[in-house]
Amino acid sequence: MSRKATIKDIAKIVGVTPATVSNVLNGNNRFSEDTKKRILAAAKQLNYTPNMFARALVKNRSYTIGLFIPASPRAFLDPYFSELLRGLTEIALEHGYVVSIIYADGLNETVRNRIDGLVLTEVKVKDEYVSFFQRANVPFVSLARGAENELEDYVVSDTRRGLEEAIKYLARLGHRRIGYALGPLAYEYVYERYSIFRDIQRKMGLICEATDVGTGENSRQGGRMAARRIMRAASEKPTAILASTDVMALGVIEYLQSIGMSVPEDVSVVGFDDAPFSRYVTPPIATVRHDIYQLGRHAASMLISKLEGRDYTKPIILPVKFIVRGSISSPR
Amino acid sequence: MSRKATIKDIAKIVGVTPATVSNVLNGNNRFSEDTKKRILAAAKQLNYTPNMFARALVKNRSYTIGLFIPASPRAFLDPYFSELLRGLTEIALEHGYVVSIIYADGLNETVRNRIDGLVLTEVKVKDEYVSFFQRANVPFVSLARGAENELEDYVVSDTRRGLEEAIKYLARLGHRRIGYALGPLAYEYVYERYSIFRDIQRKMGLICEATDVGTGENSRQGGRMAARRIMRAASEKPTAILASTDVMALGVIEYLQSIGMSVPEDVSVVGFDDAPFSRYVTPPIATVRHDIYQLGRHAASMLISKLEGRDYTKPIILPVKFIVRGSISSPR
DNA sequence: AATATCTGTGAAAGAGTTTACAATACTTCT
DNA sequence: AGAAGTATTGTAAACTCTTTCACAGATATT
Repeated sequence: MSRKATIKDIAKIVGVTPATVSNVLNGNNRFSEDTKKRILAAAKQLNYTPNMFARALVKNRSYTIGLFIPASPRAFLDPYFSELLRGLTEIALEHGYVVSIIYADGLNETVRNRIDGLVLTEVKVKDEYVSFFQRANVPFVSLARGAENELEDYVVSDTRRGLEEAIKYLARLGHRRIGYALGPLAYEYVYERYSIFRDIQRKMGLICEATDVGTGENSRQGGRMAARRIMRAASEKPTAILASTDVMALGVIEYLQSIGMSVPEDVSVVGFDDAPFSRYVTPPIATVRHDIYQLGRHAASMLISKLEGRDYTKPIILPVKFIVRGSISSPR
Repeated sequence: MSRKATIKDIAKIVGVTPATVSNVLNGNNRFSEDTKKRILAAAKQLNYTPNMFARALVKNRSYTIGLFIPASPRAFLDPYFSELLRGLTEIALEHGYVVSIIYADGLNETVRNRIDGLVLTEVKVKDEYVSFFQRANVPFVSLARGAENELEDYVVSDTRRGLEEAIKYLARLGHRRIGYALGPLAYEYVYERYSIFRDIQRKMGLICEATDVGTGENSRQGGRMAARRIMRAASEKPTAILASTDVMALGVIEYLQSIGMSVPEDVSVVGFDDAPFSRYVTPPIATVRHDIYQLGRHAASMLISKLEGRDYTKPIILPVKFIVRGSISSPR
């Protein structure tokens, strides 16, 4: 129960000054082999671990990164945060960093000063927090392109590729009229998915009606509402509907079934995310799979490189995969 | 962009020593009203916030608490961690603390020294981590009773009450033979739910067959397997099945439906947790609802009280509620 | 003898907390 | 009135542990 060993203890044992110990322990090589060996041995013997508080004070670094979460959380059905955290934490720990959760409403100077940098998620198209962190000079990495804020350091999934695969697949099946169940457009991931969808649709010359509507809510309820509007509004009904997320796709399917239509016979449905439940529901939801865990790992890695002044490739765009499941088929 | 204000800056402006500033800022009352006012004013004017690194060094406290997560995560369908984190973080921030995620495989001395205390979840009946933290004198609060380890500081849901309500409800409907779909018994929450179930069953004189089996896996698959074994093993089939978790209940229902039985007409099914999906599936799952978010809030509160040497009530047992849904009815 | 090369040191810096003590003012008592 | 005691208000200096960098002394090279 004696107090923890410090570099002074090591210095005393070895017969050098703390400065020498510090230098050796930090990999400074300009000391005699003998000294180095004895210092390392003493450190091990005393079971020395550096006092991170002292180090933080002198280096003005906490070796803590934050996962910044705006007030509004994702749908609870979605294990997005669990996976993201796991990825972030794994890489962080490998580099001696720790991950803290920072909710927007708990962010103040006292908290901010204890964080070396942030990973931003749930970024909006025009995001006040992003601008704030830019102005405040807080190092961060974003999990969205943040076009409006001209970001460079971001990690995202290859949405375009995924949607291209999905839409081409549908087109090959014979679909021409494809609707879109929109989530909350303020969020960049929703906006990006949608605008890419429109872009691809246009380029492929697919009929494009006003069949893209939504309540702006990423939930089953939101999906149901969107589907209802789509099926009511369009003069020619779409034969397939893409949804912003799997959660919404679930709602879309529910609505369609509730009005006596069958999926995929009457309407094909495609989601995005490959949420865990997607393969289990009836019918299983075809979707664009991306890897949140890897997103987390790369984000942590990029942020730490940035913090430590190392070079890193940016941006990072991770591969996705279109997963064919029972919710799609040829149109009738 | 000038450097952050320190107590020295305040001291200079006010014309006192840093010691005085420190004392006043920490609520030490033995100074003249005038001095206090001027120090507070200067602090505000300079936009002073304490340097947590310096404070951490001198007080040997990081004002960080950890959520300790053993390697094996809960089923991903279960937003347990998101809710828990939210509760923990809210309270922590109110007290100037920050929450970090600590995965078991990333725990080492360097990390541990940066954490004032831990909240333990996914505790096992006989938990090596618990014993370790006890021996190492790490302050912690557990989200399970930890009977084997004789814990006192824990926050749990009133499992007994919830199961009593559930079983009495079933009994009133006329059920006598009730099976149990078991999850991984090594986990205390699984063990506790099961042993309380057995106890209540015995006390109520309900027929108790060898209809409690499981694969030891908390998943849909685990639920399916458990249901299959239950329906195959029992000489007299149960008319109702309780499951360790809603996730498993889902699997139980799937299996029953897959062999042509209908829920609840042929067999009633009851879950535990009130997971978000439970109300949406067909049939909606009757379940014992408990409040993970509140568990988190109380756990954080208890841990911080403990860290700061304040009194606190222990243990804390939070109320639960049996939610009646479509998955139960009178037996045929 | 002058210059390089090795090894290691000293001292400051980083920002706050803590405690014993000092200086002054005010009571109280005889 | 003078001595003694007590509040009141503030200070000085030590302490927490590590990092950093200009410098020093010793040895080796040319």
